[in-house]
Parts: sequence; structure tokens; C-alpha cells
Amino acid sequence: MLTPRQQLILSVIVEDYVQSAEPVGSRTLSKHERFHLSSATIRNEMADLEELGFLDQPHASAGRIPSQKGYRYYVDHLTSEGRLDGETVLALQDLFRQRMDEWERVAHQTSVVLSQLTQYTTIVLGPHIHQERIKQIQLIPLGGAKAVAILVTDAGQVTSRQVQLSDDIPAEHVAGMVHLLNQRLTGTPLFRLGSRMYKELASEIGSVLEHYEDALLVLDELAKAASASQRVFVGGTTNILSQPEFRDVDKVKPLLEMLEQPDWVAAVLSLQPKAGVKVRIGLENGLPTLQSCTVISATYRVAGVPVGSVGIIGPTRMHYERVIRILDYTSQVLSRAMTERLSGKK
Amino acid sequence: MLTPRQQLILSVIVEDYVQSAEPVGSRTLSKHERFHLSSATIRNEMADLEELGFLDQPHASAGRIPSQKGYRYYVDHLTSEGRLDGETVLALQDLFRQRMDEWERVAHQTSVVLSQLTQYTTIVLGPHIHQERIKQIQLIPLGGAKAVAILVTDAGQVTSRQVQLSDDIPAEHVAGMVHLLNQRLTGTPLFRLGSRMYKELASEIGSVLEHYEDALLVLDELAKAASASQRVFVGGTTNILSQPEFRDVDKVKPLLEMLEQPDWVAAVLSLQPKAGVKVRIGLENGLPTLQSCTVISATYRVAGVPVGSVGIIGPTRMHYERVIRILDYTSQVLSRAMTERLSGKK
DNA sequence: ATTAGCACTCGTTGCAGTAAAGTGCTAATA
DNA sequence: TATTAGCACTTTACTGCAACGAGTGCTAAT
Repeated sequence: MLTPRQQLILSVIVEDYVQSAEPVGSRTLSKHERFHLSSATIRNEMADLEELGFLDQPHASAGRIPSQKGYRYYVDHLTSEGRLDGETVLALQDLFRQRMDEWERVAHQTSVVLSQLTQYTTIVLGPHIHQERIKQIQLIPLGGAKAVAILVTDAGQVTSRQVQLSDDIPAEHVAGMVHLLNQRLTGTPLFRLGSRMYKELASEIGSVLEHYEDALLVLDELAKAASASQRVFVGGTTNILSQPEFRDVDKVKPLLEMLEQPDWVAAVLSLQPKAGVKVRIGLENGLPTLQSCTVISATYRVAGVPVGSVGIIGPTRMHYERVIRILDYTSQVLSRAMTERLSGKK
Repeated sequence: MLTPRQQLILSVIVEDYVQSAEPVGSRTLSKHERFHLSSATIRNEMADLEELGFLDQPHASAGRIPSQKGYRYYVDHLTSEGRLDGETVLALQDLFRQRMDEWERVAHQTSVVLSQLTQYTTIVLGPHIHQERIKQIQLIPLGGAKAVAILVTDAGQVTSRQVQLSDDIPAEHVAGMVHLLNQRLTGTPLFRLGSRMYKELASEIGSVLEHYEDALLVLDELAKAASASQRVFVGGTTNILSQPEFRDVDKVKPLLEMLEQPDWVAAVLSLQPKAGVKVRIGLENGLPTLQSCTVISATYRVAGVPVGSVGIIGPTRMHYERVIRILDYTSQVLSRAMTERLSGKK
């Protein structure tokens, strides 16, 4: 579709603009080492590229900047896979040498390190524990009819919730109930703790236990707590403020407001089934607020099943190649670390 | 120290400036309903107030704005206790009608509501659980020598941590260990789980259990986890961006960077022993970054013991009276709610 | 003690003029 | 036919300047 020369020009324009944030002029390009062309020739090519929609011109006497379509073409055709530099790799490897069971800390650290490395804003979506299996359920009475229900998964995740039991339930019934629940549910993956299983169990429990409503309540609360357990970590929010395109408070504000809402952040980074790194440029994100932003994200997996994701938000004028490589690498290492954790290797 | 008329003038200047964010001139004041003085008279008074250090003048031909000292005088002598308006009271009461056992949600909601009500940035420091007592300790083996240690307090807080036990420890020893720990520690307040108790227990446990290092490790980890459990919630960060004094990205950035670090936020709001609302204006905060900010904070208590705090960060040009009243009220209601929760009332 | 009046200061706004950067087009060149 | 040199044109950014407005401080009158 584009001639090799046009590709080269587009490529250099993107890379120059990403670095300088200034529109790139024909003279700048003609001085570039990879050309021995005059500025006039390049001007003609640029005019063509603009007509094809790959370049924009802020105003008549300015240089060119890549359009959304231009960035898209660059990402799709003009970047290579390649290796990360050693320093970055080391920083990331360090990150995952930590104890993987302290998930909160790992996720938080990841967001901190990634935003340092990239100078953009980082989002880490903590792992869904849907895939994990029930190891044990506990119910600890607190006095009154209150109790704490605790669920531990085989990966060692602990989820808990306070419940209000029937007023008159005797201690031995509570014990019996917990016993039955464990007997019946140990080994069950959490994602099956949904409505289907609920009904199946209801009848069975009802025939054995007197306080079966309490048992169901406990299950229900635990299921809710478990499904709400995915946490969102945002790091390097203030990096946005260093970007020249966001020097204006009115431009940053809507963005920061979005980043303040974990639900929204989670939605933007919602799991994509496909493997690999996903790049959404400008309006491809589907939100007007993000029209001058690019979101790059990657999921990480446990034993092949996606459980969470990491993402970077920055201006469309983003250092694509580097960020893609970093996220690719991070998600791979993270997947491996999480999988090892689960399969019980030390 | 100040004549009644000077007080009145200072008062009106503060209130006018807080609302308009524009330096207040003598003419504006002379038109104010509470005066029947000419602008010239007021000019003389203002010149005096400036000389005394209560007012500043941005430049020679501008009106006056309150100095840090001026705000301090205003807060100390010119505000009254008074009542909150009904709407605000309702919004706050709503907040604490929630289930108090879901602390994370309450704290988060508090920060959201307070920042909506005040249009400033809100910080909520989650409760220390030092005062709570151990209800039960659990140790759930995960396979390998890994296990999850869980601690439940009498208030129903659950804290957990993964631990690595000795490789060769038999299941019945684990059970015995947990039994002993519970027998020995149930009812102990968490703050005693520190080093002193550690030593006391060490000898006792050592004489009974074979794997006493494991028991101590478990205790140690739980103590660490419990003391790290105080969480920080920051809400309405972007409200800062609406303040005219922070229209400039370079001015907001350092502030937002600070707010991004929970440790720092916690430090700024660190517990003050005295009751009531604390107001720190500008440099009183001790940090150059906060020189044009005011931090107002209040602690909340459980049964009289301070366990956490709520705070508001805004420009020194702050709506003092209102914010003080809101925080005063919030901390009281919160204290009551938390205390009731603990004493087991439903 | 208060006020009217006035000269003075300082920041803001609008405007013309200039310099710089970059383009598009045409005509010359390899 | 593809490339390049040259030039007129456009637009922005910057600079200096005058006019304006808000507000003060001071003095003299009430």
C-alpha cells in the first residue's frame, strides 16, 4: 500500500515526533542520516501521505505530525519484535523475584516500576481468583449472631466477609455446617460458586442441615466477596503531567478523573481473550476522553487462562515499540511467576 | 490585639477572598453591607493590618489577600462553632448507616462523600486494629510446607499472610501449635503482639512444642501483617485542579506526586493525640510543597482511643469554617459508629 | 476620626510589526 | 521521469508600545 520510501518517511516522522513533540518539517527529515533526498522531494511525499490520511498538519505553515491512522500503520507494519535493553530486563526481573504470594505488593510494585520505566501511567489489574480452588471454608463466631466467613483457596488467597447468622443457631450446628461445606466444596474452582451450584447445593444442604439458609447465606457472601476481589492498581498518574500535550489543566482533568475511578479503569483494561499485546490508539478506545491517548495492554495468565492484565496509558504520541516490548515481556514473566506459584514450586 | 473593626475587616477579607480568589480592594469592602465606611478609611486600616502581618499585597496596585498569619487569626478568633446545614448533615448520616464491618467500603465512601461535600481532596486513614483483641488464629496448610496464617479479631477484622513452615512438620504438630496459640493468645489485644510478648512466649512455647520456631514465625508474620493493615484512602484528588491557584501544571504536580504516595499521606495525617479538629495552614505543615495548602484533620476513636483520622487538603484559601465543622461532625459520628460496632450492638 | 480627591503604580489587553519555520508550486536539472 | 532549487506565501510566536482599569498612599478638607 505504501512505497518503501513512504514507509521510511512515516517511520522517521513518528519516531522524531514521539521524541520531540514538535511537528516535523521537511528540512529536518532531509538532514536525517537515513535520507539523501532534498527537502522538496520529501515535501511531495509528505503531501501524498497527508492526502492518504497518515499525516496531519496542525496549521498551514507547520510541519507534519502522525495522524491516528499513521500511528496505527506504524504499529502494525513498521515496528519489529526485537529485544529489550538489558537494563530494563534487569529491572523487571528484579520485580518478580519477590514472594509471589503477597499479591498486593507485587501488583503495586509492578505499577510503580512500569511507570518509572516508561514514564507513562500504569494500570495493573490484580488477578481474578476464579480459577483457584477452594481449599477451606471457615466460620468464626464473633458473639451475637455475627460471624466471619473465611475462604482460603489452594493458591493461598484469603477472602473474608462478615455475616449475620440466625439468632438462635447453636454452636454445634455451626460446626456441622462448616464441616459439610468443606466436605462438599473443597477442590471446587471458585467460578463454579455461582448460581448453578447454588441451586444444586441448596436441596442437598436443606435435607441435611437445619439452618440451611445460614449455609447458603455464607456461600453467597463468600462468592460475592471472591468475585469482588480483583483489585486495580494505578501508578505514575502524575507522569501524565509531564507530557507536553497535557500541560493544560483542563486537558488533564477529565483524564485524571477517570483514573480516580477504579471501575472505569478496570473496564478500559478489561480482559481480552487473545494473547499478545493490544494497542488502542486514540478513538479506538471508544471514549472521547481518551481521544488523544493510547492504551497498550497485555493479559497475564495462570496455566494459560487469563486472570489479569497490565496496561499503560499515555499520549498517542507514545514510544510504541518500547512500551509494547515492555508489556509483552512483563506479561510473560508475570504469567510464568503466577503459574509457578500455583503449581506449588517454591 | 486587634480592634473589633480590624477583626471585622480581616474577617470580611478572608471570606470574600475565599470565595472569589481575587485580591480584595478597599472599594469592594466599603460597599459591603456590614460597613458604612468610606474606602479611604478602610485603606488605612488595611495598611495597618498589612504592617501587622495579617494581610499581603500581591503587588502595589492590587487589593489585599490574607497572609498565613491572617488565616491563622481568622481560624483562632473569628470562626464560631455553630451548626452544619441540614443537607450536609443528611449526606453524612447516610454514610454511616452502612454496615460498619465492611471497613474498606466505609472508608472509601467517606473519602468520596467528603470530597464531594467540600470540593477539596480528602484523606481517610483506616483504623489501626491495635486495640482489637485476638479472637482466633488459624493455620491452613497449602501443600508443600506452605501455609496461610489467619488472624481474626473480636471486631471481625481478618488479617492473613502466607508462611513457609519447616519441611518436615507433621500435620498433628501443626494442629497442636494452633491449639496452643489460640489457648494462649485469645483475648490478647493486638498491640501486645510485639516484641515483649514475643520473648515471653518463646520460652513457654519452646518447652511444649517441637516446632516452636514455626509458631514464632507465624506470630511474627501475623504481627507484621496486622500492623501494616492501616490503609490510606484518598478521594477527590482532581478537585485540586479546579482551584484557581493550581491552574498551573507545575504547581499541582509536586502535590499530586505526594498524594500518590500512601506513606507520605499517612505521615501528613499522622495521629494527633488531642481531641478536636486540627488546622495546619501553609508552612505550618512543615513541608515546602504544602506551603500554599492547608490541611485540616480530625481523629476518630474507638472507646476513646484514637484509631484513625480523616483529613482535607486544599489551598490555604479554604472555606475554613465549613470544613472544620464537617470534619468535627464526621469524626464524631464515625467514632460513635466504630465504637458501637466494637461493643457488639447491632 | 473620617472622607474626598488626586497622583502614582502595576498588571492586563489590544495592536502593529518582525522574525522564523515551513509549505506549495514552478521551472530547471540529471 | 524523478529530483531539486528557488521563491512567494501563510501562519505562529515574539516584541514593544500605548491605553486602560483597579487599587493604593497621601494630603487636605470636613
